[in-house]
Amino acid sequence: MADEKPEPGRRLPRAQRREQILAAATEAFARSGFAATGLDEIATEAGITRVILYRHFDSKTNLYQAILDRMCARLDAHLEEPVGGFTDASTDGLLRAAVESPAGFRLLFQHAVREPEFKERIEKFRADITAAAYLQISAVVPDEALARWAAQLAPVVAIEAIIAWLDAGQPDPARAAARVRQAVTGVIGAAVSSDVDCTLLHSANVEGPPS
Amino acid sequence: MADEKPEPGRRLPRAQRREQILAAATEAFARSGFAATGLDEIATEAGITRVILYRHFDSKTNLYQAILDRMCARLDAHLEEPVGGFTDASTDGLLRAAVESPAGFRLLFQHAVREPEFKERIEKFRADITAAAYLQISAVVPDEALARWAAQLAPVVAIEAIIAWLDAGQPDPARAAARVRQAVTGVIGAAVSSDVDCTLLHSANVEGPPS
DNA sequence: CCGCTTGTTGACTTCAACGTATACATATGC
DNA sequence: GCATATGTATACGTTGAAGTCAACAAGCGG
Repeated sequence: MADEKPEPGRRLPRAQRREQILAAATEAFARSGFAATGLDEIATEAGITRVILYRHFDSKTNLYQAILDRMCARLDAHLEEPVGGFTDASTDGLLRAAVESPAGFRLLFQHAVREPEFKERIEKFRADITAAAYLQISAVVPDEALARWAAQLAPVVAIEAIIAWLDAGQPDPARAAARVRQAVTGVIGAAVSSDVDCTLLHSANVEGPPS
Repeated sequence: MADEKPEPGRRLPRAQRREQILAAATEAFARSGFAATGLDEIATEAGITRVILYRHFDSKTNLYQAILDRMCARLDAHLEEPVGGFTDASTDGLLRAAVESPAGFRLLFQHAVREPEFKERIEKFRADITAAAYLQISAVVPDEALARWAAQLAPVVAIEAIIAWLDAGQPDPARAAARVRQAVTGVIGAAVSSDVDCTLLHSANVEGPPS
């Protein structure tokens, strides 16, 4: 059980050290969230002292924000196109972001969303995707409350599907996106009616806005 | 914006006060989790002083455990039968528990599961349901990693579906259980293959172990 | 070799939250 | 009415984590 030691020899150039701290902190925060994670824990995980943390970040909050910003930027990069719909590209983008930084992905969607101080920053994504989902779903589901239910649920399922896929060891990466999308489709199907056949759903599937 | 005041007049019999504290604390903890929720916050929300909290619970941890135990007991009550499978009864039980105490439900499955100190107590449920799900799913999904993925995901989707349903105002309660089940079914379908038709899935649906 | 930067160590301050203690007020039951 | 249990108010003690400071060590570029 040797601690992770990214550097048996010590000195690193500033930028690189900063990246390393961000990575370590992301892992640490992803385990227990902001409040329950100590700076010493982070420092140890990064193989340095708490004092050094403060030569790179003004405060714990500051560090956390940096991590969140970074992850949001990653998402933005992968969803660069107008997030106009819950399209195939969205799923792909989410997946790529998750593969790039699994811990960051978990941190954002399992912890940060539930931390009142920080959730606002992420709310934007959720709101956009949910709104897009609502547009698509309300076309198929007449009942408004039901449509809102499905619209709330769809993005969550996409995200949880991705996280579970990460946990399972990223099996069959080529078809992962398709499976995630199908899981979402299945969920939407549940809102349409409990009696209707799943096959109806395929017509509700998404290709983005037509022309 | 008057604060919630469950008791403008004050004195309550001990047992009743205790219940009220538990309820208030559940709400408070459900918002931000254990570490980020202060006792003063809870006391205020319960309409009393922090001192009174200590006449009912030895410590913050103690209080939290009581809440968790209580919610676990509720779940046990509703899933009393052997949780032998991811059956219709399981979904119903979850739903009823969630309706009884939405905040408790959220607390358990959105916060407590990610708090290393406490997750063990809940892990039992998750493990049981996941194992049951795995049994059913592995019968339909040959690839082991894929089956594990779906088995992890299925309970999460059930829970998130229920939470989203609560958030949407519990629309169409009569069919809620059926919809949740169908959402789960849809997810499982995603693991079977991305090309196969959903209808196959119905054979994978569950009635409990065959005689 | 000199100076800057990166790093360590250890002691220190601050502060918020947990937890305790004491004195006082007032309902309720006997 | 009096004892008991519930409740308030306020102050205090304790602890752990955030954040700071100063002295020292050692790599690396000029």
